[in-house]
Amino acid sequence: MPELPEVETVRRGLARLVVGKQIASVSVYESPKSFPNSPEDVEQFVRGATITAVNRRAKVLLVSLSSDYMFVIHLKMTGQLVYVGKERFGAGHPNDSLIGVLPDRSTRVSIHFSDDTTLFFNDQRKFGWVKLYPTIEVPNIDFMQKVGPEPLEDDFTAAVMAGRLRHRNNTTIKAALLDQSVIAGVGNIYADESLWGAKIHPATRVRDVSDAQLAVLHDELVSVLALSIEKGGSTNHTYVNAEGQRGSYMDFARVFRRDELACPRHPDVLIEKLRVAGRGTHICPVCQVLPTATLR
DNA sequence: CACTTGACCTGTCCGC
DNA sequence: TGCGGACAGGTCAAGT
Repeated sequence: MPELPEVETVRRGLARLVVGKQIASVSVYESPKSFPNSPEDVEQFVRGATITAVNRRAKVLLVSLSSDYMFVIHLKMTGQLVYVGKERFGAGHPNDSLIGVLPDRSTRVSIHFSDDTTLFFNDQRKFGWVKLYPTIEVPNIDFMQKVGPEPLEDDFTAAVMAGRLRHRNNTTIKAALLDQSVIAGVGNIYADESLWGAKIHPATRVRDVSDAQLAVLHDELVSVLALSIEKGGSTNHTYVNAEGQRGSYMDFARVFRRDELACPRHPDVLIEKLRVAGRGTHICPVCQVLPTATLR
């Protein structure tokens, strides 16, 4: 999915909708990959507990329980967390919803609350997961140990970003941006969008990007992530927020999935699609040119 | 270590 | 209409 802005949008929705709710039961439709914990764990550490907070680190959601356990959730490519009140989705639901009546065939887990409302974890491709950990152990999870800084925190300066990217001088700037141990939360959409903003070709070796260009890239990345959160994230295919609604950032995208359309800076130049770091990549061939050093 | 590639899944779209 | 292949917001475990 779901990159930083989408996960943050889900987080904000859940913080509003489920904090304070008491968990009555958990249904697991697909295990062990989507939900590796045992029914005994659920009985002991989840049933009867209250949700006390919903936080985010990189693309991971952290749902705190009053039992001092935590749901750690990764939506990967197609995961959704959708809260449904007493009235089911489907007929009569807001028209920007992509969700029909739940559970559906993509539902992997559902959490039923004592007020008869439900939080559904849906995931078409089954890459995502929900894992239960003792809260005290979460900082020791391998991912938490190696994940990079949050790009929207105040201390994420251009110098911090450049310092981290310089450790990956021998790979492409796009691969470095996508590396969660370098910067937290950047995925394919916002890598392409920020590189277009900074006029850097995604296949440029990091060592061939100047410090001045990295400073521009920093500002572009921070502003595009903030704008996307403001727009409720990007709905490319399956992403929805905690109420089943789409995000609108794709209406503001400059290059992502805009191949064969005009570059916003060059009305007569078409966006091209290529493959960089194994991912579909969108560029303006005039704004974003590979430096000769990288070409060698 | 740093880096690249394929695998994990299901669904959709496109060409034959 | 059906079939095969490529591709899709993300990581991982392997390989070099």
